[in-house]
Amino acid sequence: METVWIQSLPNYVEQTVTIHGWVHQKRSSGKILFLQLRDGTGFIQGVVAKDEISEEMFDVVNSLTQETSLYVTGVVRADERAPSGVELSIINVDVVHLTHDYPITPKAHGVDFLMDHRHLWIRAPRQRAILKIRAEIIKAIRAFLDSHDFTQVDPPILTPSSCEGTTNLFHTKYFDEDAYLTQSGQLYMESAAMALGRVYSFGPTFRAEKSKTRRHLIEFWMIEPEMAFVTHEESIQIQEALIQAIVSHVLSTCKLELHTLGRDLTKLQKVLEPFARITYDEAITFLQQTGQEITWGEDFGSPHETAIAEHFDRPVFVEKYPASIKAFYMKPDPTREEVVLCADLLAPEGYGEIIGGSQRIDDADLLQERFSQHDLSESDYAWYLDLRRYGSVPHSGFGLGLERTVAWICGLEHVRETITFPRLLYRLYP
RNA sequence: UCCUCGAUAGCUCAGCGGUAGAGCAUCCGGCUGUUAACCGGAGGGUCGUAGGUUCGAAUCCUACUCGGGGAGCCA
Repeated sequence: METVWIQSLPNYVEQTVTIHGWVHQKRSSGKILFLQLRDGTGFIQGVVAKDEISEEMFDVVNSLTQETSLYVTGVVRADERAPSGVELSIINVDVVHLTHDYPITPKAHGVDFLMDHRHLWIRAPRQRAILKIRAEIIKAIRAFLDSHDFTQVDPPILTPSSCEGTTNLFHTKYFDEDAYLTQSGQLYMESAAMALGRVYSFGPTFRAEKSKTRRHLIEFWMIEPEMAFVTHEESIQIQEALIQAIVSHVLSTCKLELHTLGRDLTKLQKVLEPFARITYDEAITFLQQTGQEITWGEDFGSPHETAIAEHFDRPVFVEKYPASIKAFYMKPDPTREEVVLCADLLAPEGYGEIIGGSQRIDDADLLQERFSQHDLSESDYAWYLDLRRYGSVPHSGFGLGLERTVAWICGLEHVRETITFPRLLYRLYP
């Protein structure tokens, strides 16, 4: 008997096949039973009618419980009533493990309960769809970068000090020295770009901030491309192409999953180049005109970002922030020294900043000046300064937040569902 | 750290000063097309913890614990 994946069952109509999987749900109507079966690749309904099967086998099926693991053999039938177009007329069931009292019932549950059972929650159709889309997003990112002459480079996770010196880092010991979990691999990636031209890192990032919002995780994944001989403007064009490639890949490969999530596809179909652009100056004027209290020189808060993003139906770049509110390594605009060549990409529908990028300072003297302005120890950054002393070139890079991107594309309320086991404020279990 | 909301059955919640409730889940019975199936019945509780007010507290007050949403910070 051929064992097949549920997702390929439409190709086996009127054939007898075996599925290895679990009982997602059971419904009984007396002399006819319906099993919702899953195997990781999809869902299918199995049907057993009392007058079409032995009494013994009918009783076996009747005794099955939610999340029991089993081997099911049956005939694939085309049926208009089935969401996937096919059903399985069950011939035989071999129970692998009978489950008792599965905690997550088909009714409503609260977030805390579900998070405590995250190891089981991920079996749910909605969670499966999200994790599947996350994987396709990752695939699209890699495919895009790998085919655009980028080389993947892995920066360290244990670092001697802060990268940007702003947020709180997780502290640990490195034998007798102090060490911190990485907050960004960017500085290392700048070094790698001078060695390999165009590089990207793809790994976890840690922020010991007591952030407790739908947009924050303590541990999250970031893609950080860094490109030698690439200007701010060229970097923005690469970012646009990357985001568009991600969205179109998901639209073409994850139709069922997006449907499971109830995502409005028309919103995603609008994600086409060129994206909207607005300068920091224009954004300030816009916010002031819409009655928000903000003055030039202040950074945007979340409500400001949302107001800007909601003004556009596609992602929007906010460019050229004041140098005083941005990281020390950003290159000043040559035509206007008080702003830097940077851009944040705000996702539509209030999902916030998904990319932060800039052209980096390539002049050793200016960088040293920034070290003292930001009270950074020059000895800690000696190696970083070296990059400006030996064949310095104009270069740019950006960081793409994976979970925020997944939340936006999936249309989720919260980033905690975009990763298998989210690390949240006060939650380290399971 | 601050603001705000919450904690009652396995789960989701109602009850807001006078004998602890419902739906779902579980168990028993019924139903040949169910899609969070439906119908009938049964079992199931230290009302987050500790104090206080009161004849009487799940209900009012105080503190603490745990959690949700948000601010700041950022992806």
